[in-house]
Amino acid sequence: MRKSEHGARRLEHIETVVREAGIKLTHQRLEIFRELAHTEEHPDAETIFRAVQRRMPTVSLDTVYRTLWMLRDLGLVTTLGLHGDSVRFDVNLHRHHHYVCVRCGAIHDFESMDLNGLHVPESVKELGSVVHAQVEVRGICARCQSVDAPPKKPRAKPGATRAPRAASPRRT
Amino acid sequence: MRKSEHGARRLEHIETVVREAGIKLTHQRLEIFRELAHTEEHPDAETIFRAVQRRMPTVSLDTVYRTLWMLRDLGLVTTLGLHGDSVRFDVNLHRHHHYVCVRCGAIHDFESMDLNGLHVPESVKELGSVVHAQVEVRGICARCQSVDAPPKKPRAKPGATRAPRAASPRRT
DNA sequence: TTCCTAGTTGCGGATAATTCGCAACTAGAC
DNA sequence: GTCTAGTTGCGAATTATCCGCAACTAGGAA
Repeated sequence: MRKSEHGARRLEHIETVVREAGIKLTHQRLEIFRELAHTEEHPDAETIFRAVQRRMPTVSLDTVYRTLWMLRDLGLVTTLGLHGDSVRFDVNLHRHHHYVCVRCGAIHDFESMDLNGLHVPESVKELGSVVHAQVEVRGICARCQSVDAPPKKPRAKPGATRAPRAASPRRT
Repeated sequence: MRKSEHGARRLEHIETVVREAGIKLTHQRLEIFRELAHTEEHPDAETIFRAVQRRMPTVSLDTVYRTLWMLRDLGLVTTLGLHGDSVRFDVNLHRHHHYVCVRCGAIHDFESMDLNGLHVPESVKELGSVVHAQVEVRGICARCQSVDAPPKKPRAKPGATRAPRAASPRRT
């Protein structure tokens, strides 16, 4: 019962934060929250959509997307991997690590003896074989900190719940 | 001159491996290799395509993709992030790390005091602010090791240069 | 409770990245 | 030079995600 308790707490937290951001708690959002709060997976929008659809046959996939981006903007969920429009390739065969700018998507390699020596815990071996381990550091790159314009592909990804007149929690 | 030397060596390496795999060295492939060998970035297919197109106006984007997947299958390039069709969401707000199965794309969280304490080198600060650092471990998950079938989306991504009768380096 | 409106929703049609089927080529073995 | 398995470019799918819009609803005001 630990799991569902945990889920309940998580759900409560999501609702609180969303409410405090001045965003309306609609049925569909509530259902999506519930689904999210109870998963231990890393679902994609489609998966959540299908799950929610079982209880609420009329939701639209679009709403699921919108809700997820909103939650991401509030810091309640993260997106895995790079915020990806297209696949990026890496030709660097040397052991290295990545710095990813969460705003513009730029990726820089860096090396570090310390990090190369990092010790993957035994427990991971139960999950599967370990081929490769690397560190991913996220932040806002120097360039984005100076200029205030994402240099690449402004495809509604970073920021923006896509709400021209919507939500706007006026995040200070 | 260090850089281009490095590129030259890299190019040579790619050509050698590809040749030894019994794959034909066509003009377009050679150009793509050259482009890749000399980049210090993490380009996407489109970017490489445009670069190659300058020297060889007739290449097709499709060929670029095919070549890249081929190189990935040979281990000469890696794809960044999860091999991503769709965005995956993570509701886990606790500090954690990821185990990613390179075959089926499954992602598992794991925790580790050791890894939480990892020390991001000073040099990274020059790249930008550090918001978050986590470890990504790649391997083949237990499930994929037992059953021999990718449980999810067989969309030509993992493995397969998309070559029904092609290439087949007969990797032993 | 009822009313009112900013914020939302579902829809159907865009976009963009990536893949496919196929007929016309070409590298490289002989 | 010949021959063929392996490749290429093309144009048409696919798929994830987004956008505009008109019909709705949460939640504060009356």
